[in-house]
Amino acid sequence: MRLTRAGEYAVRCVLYLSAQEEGKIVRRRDISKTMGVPGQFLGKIAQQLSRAGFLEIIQGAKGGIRLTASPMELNLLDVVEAIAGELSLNDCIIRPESCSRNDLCSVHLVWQKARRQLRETLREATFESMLQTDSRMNTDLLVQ
Amino acid sequence: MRLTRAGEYAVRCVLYLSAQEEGKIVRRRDISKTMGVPGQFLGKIAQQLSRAGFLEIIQGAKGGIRLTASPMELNLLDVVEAIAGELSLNDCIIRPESCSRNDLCSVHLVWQKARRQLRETLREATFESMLQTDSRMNTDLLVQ
DNA sequence: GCTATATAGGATAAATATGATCCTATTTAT
DNA sequence: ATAAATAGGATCATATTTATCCTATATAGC
Repeated sequence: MRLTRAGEYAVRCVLYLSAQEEGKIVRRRDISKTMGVPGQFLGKIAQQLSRAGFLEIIQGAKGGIRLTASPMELNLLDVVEAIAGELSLNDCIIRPESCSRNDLCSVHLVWQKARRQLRETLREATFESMLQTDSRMNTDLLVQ
Repeated sequence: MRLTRAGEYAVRCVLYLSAQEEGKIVRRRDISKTMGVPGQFLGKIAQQLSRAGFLEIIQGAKGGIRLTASPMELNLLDVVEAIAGELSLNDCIIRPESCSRNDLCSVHLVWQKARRQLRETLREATFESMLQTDSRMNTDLLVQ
């Protein structure tokens, strides 16, 4: 029951972009190297984030990736769900047809509560707030 | 980021056992049929729950499975973690060596909070409480 | 227009995890 | 002894995840 590597990579990518000056275009390669994400794989992930509307991909020479969302508003939940789909923890909540015990069983009420809490906690974590609470990363890794 | 089917099966198994009179031995086959869990697979799952100390498996004729833990104390977290291992959501929390950014990055503090909430919510859900809040299941499915 | 620099995106591979079943052995009540 | 159960190793099947390859396409600069 873990975040996939793709999800983790997406978070690293957005974290990097959030640390840049607003609107700056950075090469995929730079993100890849600094954040330890395989280049081509990052390409696929960036496409998903782009479709979700959080960033823009510019082709051609001098091309790269630019964050379009505001780090003040963009949060962990947005980014994770852009990659992994709506979080659910338990099959039956999202896809009731997959478990006939859905309405019968109070177990699922617990999972539903857990899911609500998880999504809320991730939603509260904006990228700006995460950068602020960690100036070390900001300095050492992201703005070099 | 979902509970595996094995985890779901384990919960169904314990739910069934919790609805029986205390100490009653039930055949694996009965649990399997009623709760819709493949028989042999349930065998493997029961072994794990047995190793965790929550139930006892009796071999031989008239053998089967018997809950040894109290439904009042046994909770969702116990059962899920007996199957899936300690829940973590994010690799880096449990295995710091898998991500060098561990201490540097406040992202992981968020995941840590989410993990704590999740485990707490599951821990609060005892099997007794889940049975009580759903008499329908109790009547229709478990005690037949 | 040509060239170098980037990403796009389909196809496919490789690795891992998950779900399930097969088969023989072992245990126990009668 | 026999029938009824589970134990447990081996194996298979499938799905998911994590990449990478390769050709196409877009763009800046000369």
